[in-house]
Amino acid sequence: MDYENFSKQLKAISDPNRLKIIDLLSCGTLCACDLLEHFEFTQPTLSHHMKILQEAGIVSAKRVGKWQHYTLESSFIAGFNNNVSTLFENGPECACHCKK
Amino acid sequence: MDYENFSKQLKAISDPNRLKIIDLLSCGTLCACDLLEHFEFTQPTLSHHMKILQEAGIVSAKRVGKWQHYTLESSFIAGFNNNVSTLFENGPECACHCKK
DNA sequence: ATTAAACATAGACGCTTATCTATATGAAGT
DNA sequence: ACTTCATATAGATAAGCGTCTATGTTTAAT
Repeated sequence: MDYENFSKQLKAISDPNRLKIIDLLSCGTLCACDLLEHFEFTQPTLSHHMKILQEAGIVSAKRVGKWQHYTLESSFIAGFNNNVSTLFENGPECACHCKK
Repeated sequence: MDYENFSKQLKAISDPNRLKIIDLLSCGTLCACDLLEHFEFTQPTLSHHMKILQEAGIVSAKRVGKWQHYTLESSFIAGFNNNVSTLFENGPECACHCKK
């Protein structure tokens, strides 16, 4: 498995505020201003977090008028779950190259 | 869900070298010197990584003579998978508090 | 055309992290 | 006792991260 790539996905997720953003988006698409209401930090900070989530392929954005609509990428979730499985399980791709 | 706690677990995992360590341990218990053979960094660096994994409850250690035997904590894996599920799924604990 | 609202970018600051070298500890063999 | 092997700790350094304030950009309404 590609540790570098999986590491980037994990780092994008492993911030408490971004975890909450993902949790919020798991219910459906939201715009930035709706997201911001759930947090104590400033708008530029949200913008920064959303950029990180987008660059990691976790969230997609779409402008609708003045608003940015953010959506969880289902393809990311599938790939992520796949990586978690192969990481913890003693599969044929295991780094130790042992016979299972 | 406890974002702070899940964030700590994720941060402990989200380093490419620690991912590889976990992958290696998914095949079974290994000592530090066996682990070290798979990496380019120095022994103190491995020691540092193992400490982080232990403090996060991901790995347990047991001295056997001169060697430290490291084992993946199955309880961690169960809890981690649980957190991943509740994060991505629109469950009753979702941060948006919407009716499902 | 102006203004206001929603969002992005730039730059700065303090904190954390991954790595290294040097050294300490601890167990086992001679 | 001394040495050797396996591992841990201490301290330093450079890079990355999360947050802020200040400012820019874009869209829509008046």
